[in-house]
Amino acid sequence: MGKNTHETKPAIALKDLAECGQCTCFNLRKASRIVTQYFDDSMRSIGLRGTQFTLLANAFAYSPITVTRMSEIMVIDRTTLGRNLLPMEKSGLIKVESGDDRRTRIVKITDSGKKKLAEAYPLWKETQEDIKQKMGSQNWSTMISNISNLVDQMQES
Amino acid sequence: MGKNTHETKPAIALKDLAECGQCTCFNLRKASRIVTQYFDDSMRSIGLRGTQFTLLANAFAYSPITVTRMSEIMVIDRTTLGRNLLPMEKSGLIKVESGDDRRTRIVKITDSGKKKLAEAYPLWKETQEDIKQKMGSQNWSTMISNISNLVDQMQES
DNA sequence: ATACAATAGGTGTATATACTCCTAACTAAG
DNA sequence: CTTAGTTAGGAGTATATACACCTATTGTAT
Repeated sequence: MGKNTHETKPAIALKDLAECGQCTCFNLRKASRIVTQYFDDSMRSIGLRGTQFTLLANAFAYSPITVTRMSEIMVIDRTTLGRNLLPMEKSGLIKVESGDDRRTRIVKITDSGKKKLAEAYPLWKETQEDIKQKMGSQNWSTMISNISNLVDQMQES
Repeated sequence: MGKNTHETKPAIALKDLAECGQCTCFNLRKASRIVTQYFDDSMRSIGLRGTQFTLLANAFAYSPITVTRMSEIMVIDRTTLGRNLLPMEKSGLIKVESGDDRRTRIVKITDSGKKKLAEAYPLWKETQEDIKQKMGSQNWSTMISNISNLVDQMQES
Protein backbone atom coordinates (compact mmCIF):
# COMPACT_ATOMS: atom_id res chain seq x y z
CA MET A 1 0.00 0.00 0.00
CA GLY A 2 1.61 3.28 1.14
CA LYS A 3 2.40 5.82 -1.51
CA ASN A 4 0.92 3.80 -4.35
CA THR A 5 -2.59 3.53 -2.94
CA HIS A 6 -4.04 6.03 -5.37
CA GLU A 7 -2.19 4.92 -8.47
CA THR A 8 -4.50 4.01 -11.32
CA LYS A 9 -4.70 0.35 -12.22
CA PRO A 10 -3.64 -0.74 -15.68
CA ALA A 11 -6.46 -0.19 -18.16
CA ILE A 12 -6.68 -3.86 -18.93
CA ALA A 13 -4.71 -6.90 -17.86
CA LEU A 14 -2.58 -8.91 -20.27
CA LYS A 15 -4.77 -11.98 -19.91
CA ASP A 16 -7.76 -9.89 -20.96
CA LEU A 17 -6.01 -8.92 -24.18
CA ALA A 18 -5.63 -12.50 -25.29
CA GLU A 19 -9.34 -12.85 -24.66
CA CYS A 20 -10.07 -9.90 -26.96
CA GLY A 21 -8.41 -11.81 -29.80
CA GLN A 22 -11.40 -14.17 -29.55
CA CYS A 23 -13.91 -11.36 -30.06
CA THR A 24 -16.87 -12.70 -32.02
CA CYS A 25 -17.24 -9.41 -33.86
CA PHE A 26 -13.59 -9.13 -34.83
CA ASN A 27 -13.34 -12.74 -36.00
CA LEU A 28 -16.51 -12.62 -38.06
CA ARG A 29 -15.50 -9.33 -39.66
CA LYS A 30 -12.01 -10.61 -40.39
CA ALA A 31 -13.39 -13.70 -42.11
CA SER A 32 -15.93 -11.56 -43.97
CA ARG A 33 -13.18 -9.33 -45.29
CA ILE A 34 -11.03 -12.10 -46.63
CA VAL A 35 -13.92 -14.14 -48.04
CA THR A 36 -15.48 -11.05 -49.63
CA GLN A 37 -12.20 -10.27 -51.36
CA TYR A 38 -12.05 -13.84 -52.62
CA PHE A 39 -15.51 -13.67 -54.17
CA ASP A 40 -14.85 -10.16 -55.47
CA ASP A 41 -11.72 -11.43 -57.22
CA SER A 42 -13.58 -14.31 -58.80
CA MET A 43 -16.19 -12.02 -60.35
CA ARG A 44 -14.11 -8.97 -61.15
CA SER A 45 -13.79 -10.09 -64.79
CA ILE A 46 -17.54 -9.66 -65.27
CA GLY A 47 -17.81 -6.46 -63.23
CA LEU A 48 -19.71 -7.89 -60.31
CA ARG A 49 -18.90 -7.99 -56.61
CA GLY A 50 -19.70 -10.81 -54.22
CA THR A 51 -22.28 -8.68 -52.44
CA GLN A 52 -23.86 -7.73 -55.76
CA PHE A 53 -24.10 -11.36 -56.82
CA THR A 54 -26.13 -12.03 -53.67
CA LEU A 55 -28.31 -9.01 -54.35
CA LEU A 56 -28.91 -10.18 -57.89
CA ALA A 57 -29.71 -13.74 -56.84
CA ASN A 58 -32.24 -12.46 -54.29
CA ALA A 59 -33.73 -10.01 -56.77
CA PHE A 60 -34.21 -12.93 -59.15
CA ALA A 61 -35.63 -15.20 -56.49
CA TYR A 62 -38.19 -12.72 -55.16
CA SER A 63 -38.76 -10.30 -58.05
CA PRO A 64 -40.99 -8.29 -57.82
CA ILE A 65 -40.48 -7.36 -54.18
CA THR A 66 -40.49 -4.20 -52.06
CA VAL A 67 -37.24 -2.83 -50.68
CA THR A 68 -38.33 -3.31 -47.07
CA ARG A 69 -39.46 -6.91 -47.58
CA MET A 70 -36.19 -7.74 -49.31
CA SER A 71 -34.24 -6.11 -46.47
CA GLU A 72 -36.09 -8.29 -43.95
CA ILE A 73 -35.33 -11.46 -45.88
CA MET A 74 -31.65 -10.60 -46.24
CA VAL A 75 -31.32 -9.30 -42.67
CA ILE A 76 -29.89 -6.02 -43.80
CA ASP A 77 -30.81 -2.47 -42.93
CA ARG A 78 -33.51 -1.02 -45.19
CA THR A 79 -31.51 2.10 -46.01
CA THR A 80 -28.39 0.06 -46.67
CA LEU A 81 -30.22 -2.12 -49.13
CA GLY A 82 -31.68 0.95 -50.83
CA ARG A 83 -28.21 2.37 -51.35
CA ASN A 84 -26.70 -0.95 -52.43
CA LEU A 85 -29.32 -1.23 -55.14
CA LEU A 86 -28.37 2.09 -56.71
CA PRO A 87 -25.22 1.03 -58.59
CA MET A 88 -27.04 -2.07 -59.83
CA GLU A 89 -29.90 0.04 -61.06
CA LYS A 90 -27.43 2.37 -62.80
CA SER A 91 -25.81 -0.55 -64.58
CA GLY A 92 -29.26 -1.86 -65.60
CA LEU A 93 -29.20 -5.16 -63.73
CA ILE A 94 -32.36 -4.31 -61.84
CA LYS A 95 -35.05 -1.68 -61.99
CA VAL A 96 -36.92 -0.05 -59.13
CA GLU A 97 -40.38 1.39 -59.65
CA SER A 98 -43.33 2.59 -57.60
CA GLY A 99 -45.93 0.05 -56.52
CA ASP A 100 -49.71 0.35 -56.22
CA ASP A 101 -49.14 1.41 -52.65
CA ARG A 102 -47.33 4.54 -53.68
CA ARG A 103 -45.13 4.50 -50.61
CA THR A 104 -43.43 1.34 -51.81
CA ARG A 105 -40.61 0.84 -54.27
CA ILE A 106 -40.67 -2.42 -56.19
CA VAL A 107 -37.42 -4.14 -57.12
CA LYS A 108 -37.39 -6.18 -60.33
CA ILE A 109 -34.54 -7.99 -62.03
CA THR A 110 -34.05 -7.06 -65.69
CA ASP A 111 -33.20 -9.35 -68.62
CA SER A 112 -29.72 -7.92 -68.49
CA GLY A 113 -29.62 -8.80 -64.81
CA LYS A 114 -30.68 -12.38 -65.52
CA LYS A 115 -27.98 -12.66 -68.14
CA LYS A 116 -25.37 -11.36 -65.72
CA LEU A 117 -26.55 -13.78 -63.06
CA ALA A 118 -26.16 -16.70 -65.47
CA GLU A 119 -22.63 -15.51 -66.24
CA ALA A 120 -21.79 -15.09 -62.57
CA TYR A 121 -23.20 -18.35 -61.29
CA PRO A 122 -20.38 -20.68 -62.44
CA LEU A 123 -17.80 -18.26 -61.03
CA TRP A 124 -19.66 -18.14 -57.73
CA LYS A 125 -20.00 -21.92 -57.68
CA GLU A 126 -16.32 -22.45 -58.31
CA THR A 127 -15.33 -20.09 -55.52
CA GLN A 128 -17.84 -21.57 -53.12
CA GLU A 129 -16.53 -25.10 -53.82
CA ASP A 130 -12.97 -23.87 -53.51
CA ILE A 131 -13.65 -22.55 -50.02
CA LYS A 132 -15.47 -25.73 -49.02
CA GLN A 133 -12.52 -27.74 -50.20
CA LYS A 134 -10.04 -25.53 -48.35
CA MET A 135 -11.97 -25.86 -45.08
CA GLY A 136 -13.05 -29.42 -45.48
CA SER A 137 -16.65 -30.06 -46.35
CA GLN A 138 -17.61 -31.15 -42.85
CA ASN A 139 -16.05 -28.11 -41.19
CA TRP A 140 -17.66 -25.82 -43.71
CA SER A 141 -21.12 -27.30 -43.10
CA THR A 142 -20.70 -27.00 -39.36
CA MET A 143 -19.56 -23.40 -39.68
CA ILE A 144 -22.47 -22.39 -41.90
CA SER A 145 -25.00 -23.98 -39.60
CA ASN A 146 -23.41 -22.38 -36.54
CA ILE A 147 -23.44 -19.00 -38.26
CA SER A 148 -27.08 -19.39 -39.31
CA ASN A 149 -27.91 -20.44 -35.80
CA LEU A 150 -26.17 -17.35 -34.43
CA VAL A 151 -28.15 -15.06 -36.72
CA ASP A 152 -31.40 -16.75 -35.71
CA GLN A 153 -30.58 -16.44 -32.02
CA MET A 154 -29.68 -12.78 -32.34
CA GLN A 155 -32.83 -11.95 -34.27
CA GLU A 156 -35.04 -13.36 -31.55
CA SER A 157 -33.83 -10.82 -29.01
CA MET B 1 -36.48 -29.79 -80.68
CA GLY B 2 -38.13 -27.74 -83.45
CA LYS B 3 -38.90 -24.06 -82.98
CA ASN B 4 -37.52 -23.79 -79.47
CA THR B 5 -33.96 -24.82 -80.34
CA HIS B 6 -32.59 -21.31 -80.10
CA GLU B 7 -34.53 -20.11 -77.06
CA THR B 8 -32.29 -18.89 -74.27
CA LYS B 9 -32.18 -21.07 -71.20
CA PRO B 10 -33.30 -19.62 -67.87
CA ALA B 11 -30.49 -17.61 -66.30
CA ILE B 12 -30.34 -19.89 -63.35
CA ALA B 13 -32.37 -22.90 -62.21
CA LEU B 14 -34.49 -22.88 -59.07
CA LYS B 15 -32.32 -25.46 -57.37
CA ASP B 16 -29.31 -23.21 -57.91
CA LEU B 17 -31.04 -20.38 -56.08
CA ALA B 18 -31.45 -22.41 -52.91
CA GLU B 19 -27.73 -23.11 -53.17
CA CYS B 20 -26.98 -19.39 -53.31
CA GLY B 21 -28.63 -19.02 -49.91
CA GLN B 22 -25.67 -21.01 -48.59
CA CYS B 23 -23.14 -18.56 -49.98
CA THR B 24 -20.19 -18.35 -47.60
CA CYS B 25 -19.78 -14.65 -48.31
CA PHE B 26 -23.42 -13.77 -47.75
CA ASN B 27 -23.71 -15.78 -44.55
CA LEU B 28 -20.53 -14.40 -43.03
CA ARG B 29 -21.51 -10.84 -43.91
CA LYS B 30 -25.01 -11.32 -42.53
CA ALA B 31 -23.64 -12.60 -39.25
CA SER B 32 -21.08 -9.79 -39.19
CA ARG B 33 -23.79 -7.20 -39.62
CA ILE B 34 -25.97 -8.44 -36.81
CA VAL B 35 -23.10 -9.13 -34.41
CA THR B 36 -21.50 -5.76 -35.17
CA GLN B 37 -24.78 -4.01 -34.35
CA TYR B 38 -24.96 -5.94 -31.10
CA PHE B 39 -21.49 -4.86 -30.01
CA ASP B 40 -22.12 -1.32 -31.25
CA ASP B 41 -25.26 -1.12 -29.11
CA SER B 42 -23.41 -2.37 -26.04
CA MET B 43 -20.77 0.37 -26.30
CA ARG B 44 -22.85 3.25 -27.64
CA SER B 45 -23.15 4.72 -24.13
CA ILE B 46 -19.39 5.33 -24.04
CA GLY B 47 -19.10 6.47 -27.66
CA LEU B 48 -17.22 3.48 -29.00
CA ARG B 49 -18.04 1.02 -31.76
CA GLY B 50 -17.27 -2.67 -31.79
CA THR B 51 -14.67 -2.18 -34.50
CA GLN B 52 -13.08 0.66 -32.57
CA PHE B 53 -12.86 -1.46 -29.44
CA THR B 54 -10.85 -4.01 -31.41
CA LEU B 55 -8.64 -1.29 -32.81
CA LEU B 56 -8.04 0.11 -29.34
CA ALA B 57 -7.27 -3.33 -27.88
CA ASN B 58 -4.76 -3.99 -30.64
CA ALA B 59 -3.22 -0.53 -30.30
CA PHE B 60 -2.78 -1.24 -26.59
CA ALA B 61 -1.37 -4.71 -27.19
CA TYR B 62 1.21 -3.69 -29.79
CA SER B 63 1.79 0.02 -29.12
CA PRO B 64 4.05 1.39 -30.56
CA ILE B 65 3.54 -0.22 -33.97
CA THR B 66 3.55 0.85 -37.61
CA VAL B 67 0.31 1.04 -39.57
CA THR B 68 1.39 -1.65 -42.03
CA ARG B 69 2.50 -4.10 -39.33
CA MET B 70 -0.77 -3.60 -37.49
CA SER B 71 -2.73 -4.18 -40.70
CA GLU B 72 -0.89 -7.46 -41.24
CA ILE B 73 -1.67 -8.66 -37.73
CA MET B 74 -5.34 -7.73 -38.00
CA VAL B 75 -5.68 -9.04 -41.57
CA ILE B 76 -7.07 -5.76 -42.81
CA ASP B 77 -6.12 -3.64 -45.77
CA ARG B 78 -3.41 -1.10 -44.97
CA THR B 79 -5.38 1.83 -46.37
CA THR B 80 -8.53 0.74 -44.54
CA LEU B 81 -6.70 0.63 -41.24
CA GLY B 82 -5.19 4.04 -41.90
CA ARG B 83 -8.64 5.50 -42.43
CA ASN B 84 -10.20 3.68 -39.48
CA LEU B 85 -7.56 5.17 -37.21
CA LEU B 86 -8.47 8.76 -38.13
CA PRO B 87 -11.62 9.18 -36.02
CA MET B 88 -9.85 7.58 -33.08
CA GLU B 89 -6.96 9.95 -33.46
CA LYS B 90 -9.38 12.89 -33.62
CA SER B 91 -11.04 11.80 -30.39
CA GLY B 92 -7.62 11.43 -28.76
CA LEU B 93 -7.69 7.70 -28.07
CA ILE B 94 -4.53 7.11 -30.06
CA LYS B 95 -1.82 9.20 -31.63
CA VAL B 96 0.04 8.60 -34.85
CA GLU B 97 3.54 10.01 -35.37
CA SER B 98 6.49 9.60 -37.70
CA GLY B 99 9.04 6.92 -36.90
CA ASP B 100 12.82 6.93 -37.25
CA ASP B 101 12.27 5.46 -40.68
CA ARG B 102 10.50 8.54 -41.88
CA ARG B 103 8.27 6.59 -44.25
CA THR B 104 6.54 4.92 -41.33
CA ARG B 105 3.71 6.15 -39.13
CA ILE B 106 3.77 4.86 -35.58
CA VAL B 107 0.50 4.15 -33.78
CA LYS B 108 0.47 4.65 -30.00
CA ILE B 109 -2.38 4.38 -27.55
CA THR B 110 -2.85 7.45 -25.32
CA ASP B 111 -3.72 7.56 -21.61
CA SER B 112 -7.19 8.62 -22.65
CA GLY B 113 -7.31 5.57 -24.92
CA LYS B 114 -6.28 3.27 -22.08
CA LYS B 115 -8.96 4.75 -19.87
CA LYS B 116 -11.58 4.24 -22.58
CA LEU B 117 -10.43 0.66 -23.08
CA ALA B 118 -10.85 -0.03 -19.36
CA GLU B 119 -14.36 1.40 -19.55
CA ALA B 120 -15.20 -0.61 -22.63
CA TYR B 121 -13.81 -3.95 -21.51
CA PRO B 122 -16.65 -4.96 -19.16
CA LEU B 123 -19.21 -4.00 -21.79
CA TRP B 124 -17.37 -6.04 -24.40
CA LYS B 125 -17.03 -8.98 -22.00
CA GLU B 126 -20.74 -8.94 -21.18
CA THR B 127 -21.71 -8.91 -24.85
CA GLN B 128 -19.23 -11.62 -25.72
CA GLU B 129 -20.56 -13.87 -22.94
CA ASP B 130 -24.11 -13.08 -23.97
CA ILE B 131 -23.44 -14.32 -27.48
CA LYS B 132 -21.64 -17.42 -26.22
CA GLN B 133 -24.62 -18.16 -24.02
CA LYS B 134 -27.06 -17.64 -26.87
CA MET B 135 -25.15 -20.00 -29.15
CA GLY B 136 -24.12 -22.49 -26.56
CA SER B 137 -20.50 -22.46 -25.47
CA GLN B 138 -19.57 -25.55 -27.45
CA ASN B 139 -21.11 -24.27 -30.69
CA TRP B 140 -19.46 -20.91 -30.22
CA SER B 141 -16.02 -22.48 -29.72
CA THR B 142 -16.45 -24.63 -32.79
CA MET B 143 -17.56 -21.66 -34.85
CA ILE B 144 -14.63 -19.49 -33.78
CA SER B 145 -12.13 -22.21 -34.52
CA ASN B 146 -13.71 -22.93 -37.91
CA ILE B 147 -13.64 -19.23 -38.77
CA SER B 148 -10.01 -18.89 -37.69
CA ASN B 149 -9.18 -21.95 -39.71
CA LEU B 150 -10.90 -20.46 -42.74
CA VAL B 151 -8.89 -17.24 -42.45
CA ASP B 152 -5.66 -19.21 -42.13
CA GLN B 153 -6.50 -21.34 -45.17
CA MET B 154 -7.37 -18.31 -47.26
CA GLN B 155 -4.20 -16.48 -46.33
CA GLU B 156 -2.02 -19.31 -47.51
CA SER B 157 -3.24 -18.97 -51.08
C1' DA C 1 -64.96 12.98 -42.66
C1' DT C 2 -61.18 14.05 -39.94
C1' DA C 3 -57.43 13.39 -36.94
C1' DC C 4 -53.94 10.37 -35.41
C1' DA C 5 -51.10 6.40 -35.68
C1' DA C 6 -48.44 3.31 -38.44
C1' DT C 7 -45.73 2.25 -42.53
C1' DA C 8 -42.43 2.82 -46.74
C1' DG C 9 -38.85 5.05 -48.15
C1' DG C 10 -35.27 8.88 -48.84
C1' DT C 11 -31.43 12.10 -47.08
C1' DG C 12 -27.67 13.55 -44.18
C1' DT C 13 -23.93 11.97 -41.81
C1' DA C 14 -20.33 8.95 -40.22
C1' DT C 15 -17.73 4.88 -40.31
C1' DA C 16 -15.83 0.51 -42.73
C1' DT C 17 -13.76 -1.48 -46.68
C1' DA C 18 -10.44 -1.98 -50.54
C1' DC C 19 -8.49 -1.00 -55.15
C1' DT C 20 -5.60 2.07 -58.09
C1' DC C 21 -2.35 5.41 -58.43
C1' DC C 22 0.90 8.51 -56.41
C1' DT C 23 5.04 10.34 -53.57
C1' DA C 24 8.64 10.02 -50.22
C1' DA C 25 12.16 7.46 -48.30
C1' DC C 26 15.07 3.57 -47.71
C1' DT C 27 18.15 -0.15 -49.74
C1' DA C 28 21.12 -2.47 -52.68
C1' DA C 29 23.81 -3.02 -57.08
C1' DG C 30 27.26 -1.04 -59.97
C1' DC D 1 27.98 7.89 -55.08
C1' DT D 2 24.44 7.27 -58.22
C1' DT D 3 20.68 4.69 -59.98
C1' DA D 4 17.26 1.31 -59.84
C1' DG D 5 14.22 -1.31 -57.10
C1' DT D 6 11.60 -1.82 -52.89
C1' DT D 7 8.81 -0.32 -49.14
C1' DA D 8 5.55 2.82 -46.23
C1' DG D 9 1.95 5.43 -46.55
C1' DG D 10 -1.57 8.91 -48.44
C1' DA D 11 -5.31 10.42 -51.84
C1' DG D 12 -9.03 9.54 -55.03
C1' DT D 13 -12.83 6.81 -55.89
C1' DA D 14 -16.50 3.52 -55.16
C1' DT D 15 -19.15 0.44 -52.51
C1' DA D 16 -21.10 -1.33 -47.84
C1' DT D 17 -23.15 -0.29 -43.56
C1' DA D 18 -26.46 1.84 -40.28
C1' DC D 19 -28.51 5.52 -37.33
C1' DA D 20 -31.33 9.79 -36.84
C1' DC D 21 -34.50 12.49 -38.92
C1' DC D 22 -37.68 13.69 -42.48
C1' DT D 23 -41.78 13.31 -45.94
C1' DA D 24 -45.42 11.00 -48.21
C1' DT D 25 -48.87 7.73 -48.00
C1' DT D 26 -51.96 4.47 -45.95
C1' DG D 27 -54.87 2.68 -42.30
C1' DT D 28 -57.89 3.41 -38.31
C1' DA D 29 -60.66 5.24 -34.53
C1' DT D 30 -64.09 8.44 -33.47
